[in-house]
Amino acid sequence: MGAARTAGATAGRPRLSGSADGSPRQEIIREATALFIAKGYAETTMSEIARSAGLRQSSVYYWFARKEHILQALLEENRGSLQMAQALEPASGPAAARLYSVLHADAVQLCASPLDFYEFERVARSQPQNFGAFFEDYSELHRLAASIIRQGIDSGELRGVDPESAATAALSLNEGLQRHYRQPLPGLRTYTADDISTLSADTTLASLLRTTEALPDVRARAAELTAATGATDS
Amino acid sequence: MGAARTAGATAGRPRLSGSADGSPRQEIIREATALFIAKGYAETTMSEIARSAGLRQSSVYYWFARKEHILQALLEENRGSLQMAQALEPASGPAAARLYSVLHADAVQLCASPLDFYEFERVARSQPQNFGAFFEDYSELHRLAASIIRQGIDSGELRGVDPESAATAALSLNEGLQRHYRQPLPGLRTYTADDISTLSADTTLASLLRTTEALPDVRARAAELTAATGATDS
DNA sequence: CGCTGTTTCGATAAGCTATAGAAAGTCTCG
DNA sequence: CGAGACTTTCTATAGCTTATCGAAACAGCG
Repeated sequence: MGAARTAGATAGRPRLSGSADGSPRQEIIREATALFIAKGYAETTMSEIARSAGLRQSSVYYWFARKEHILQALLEENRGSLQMAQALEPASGPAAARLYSVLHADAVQLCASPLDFYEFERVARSQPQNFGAFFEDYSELHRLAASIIRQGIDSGELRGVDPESAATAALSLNEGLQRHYRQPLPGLRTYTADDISTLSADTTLASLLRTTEALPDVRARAAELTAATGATDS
Repeated sequence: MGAARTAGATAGRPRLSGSADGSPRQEIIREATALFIAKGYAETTMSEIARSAGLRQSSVYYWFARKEHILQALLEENRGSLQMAQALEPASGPAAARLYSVLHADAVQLCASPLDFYEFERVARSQPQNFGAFFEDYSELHRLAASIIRQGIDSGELRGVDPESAATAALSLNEGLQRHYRQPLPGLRTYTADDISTLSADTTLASLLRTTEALPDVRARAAELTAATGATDS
């Protein structure tokens, strides 16, 4: 029941394979991330993570009592998708460009994340008590997107659709498309992360704009917003 | 190396728990399907399937040498998504309505399928040699959708987008949305299969149509096509 | 030098997929 | 009607996984 488990460099029984460079916890997360990227979460075993980090299989459980806790720690380091939405939802200016920015940023993050969105979701669903933050983040992003869409409808920029359904469709498109970036299906073209993000935001905005002639303008204004918001926060 | 393994009613060692009703193979598929629907593929064990079908765990391996083979058999019984696309791609008439029909039918099938699309894909990817049909079907559906989109662009109904990317986005939206039907995220609204299918087809067509005012008309014509094509084939 | 706290190890339980070989029937043919 | 072949199910077990338990090996401190 020790409360340490944070830095830990010299204390404790020495490892069979030399000693650790830095914090074992961070080292495990780093090695696990690399393996998750290469093979996916389900296909990566605790033995492999242990071997990469230089310990025995059971020793990993001293730092993470369950395999999902590694994923959870990894998730907490990868925040920041919401920031753009939280910054832009209450902002002034055309709603269409703000929505484009939010959707594009979300797609970029989904593609850059070490883990497939659906793999995250699968684990989160099996351990709802530990992954409450995941679901809260998601529903807040959904709420913010719906709010921006509602603003756009009120201002006349966007068609009179149901904002909630439209937000669901927009996020679903991001999630569905990130898959084609991560795991290109045989026989189909491959896409870069930027291809995917632009395709997704373009498609959603084209489906919502009253006239698609406004799309190039929206895209240009969104690029400005992204640059401005990304610069101030990071 | 017996070549039987098809009907098999009375031969062989009797089961501990009474005898089978019909073909053991079919019975296993049926029970497994119910379990897959209830718990998903990965969370269903061979022991559970065996118990439901009235045999011991290892006896299932007489009929299916690997767990994935049950899924494969299940997939082969669930064909028929392509039929609409194959019927409508070479058809005459407005491309927009044909595309709407195809996308709507695909979404309905994804929602009605016993297994989540992504779970199928995950298993198919791990056994590419056994699931070649899955990838072939997918890329043919993609090809047909892109072709219809191209026809729509040529005829002036649709905007001048890249047909391949647009088809990828359209199918991705279907796949992403079916997830929200199967596994509603906590805190978000739930949708019926028809909500999802209409939302998906509406969104894609709205993003592609030159003017969204044509959408109600496209939807109406698509309903006619769906009724006609579905009736002749089934 | 012994005591306490920290970290790692080895051994092992329980559950999973899959295999091997014996067992228990039916079927066929002389 | 009886011997052998064939079909189907069984028991037992190997090898993998996640996770737990208690002992072992070190540092620091009085």
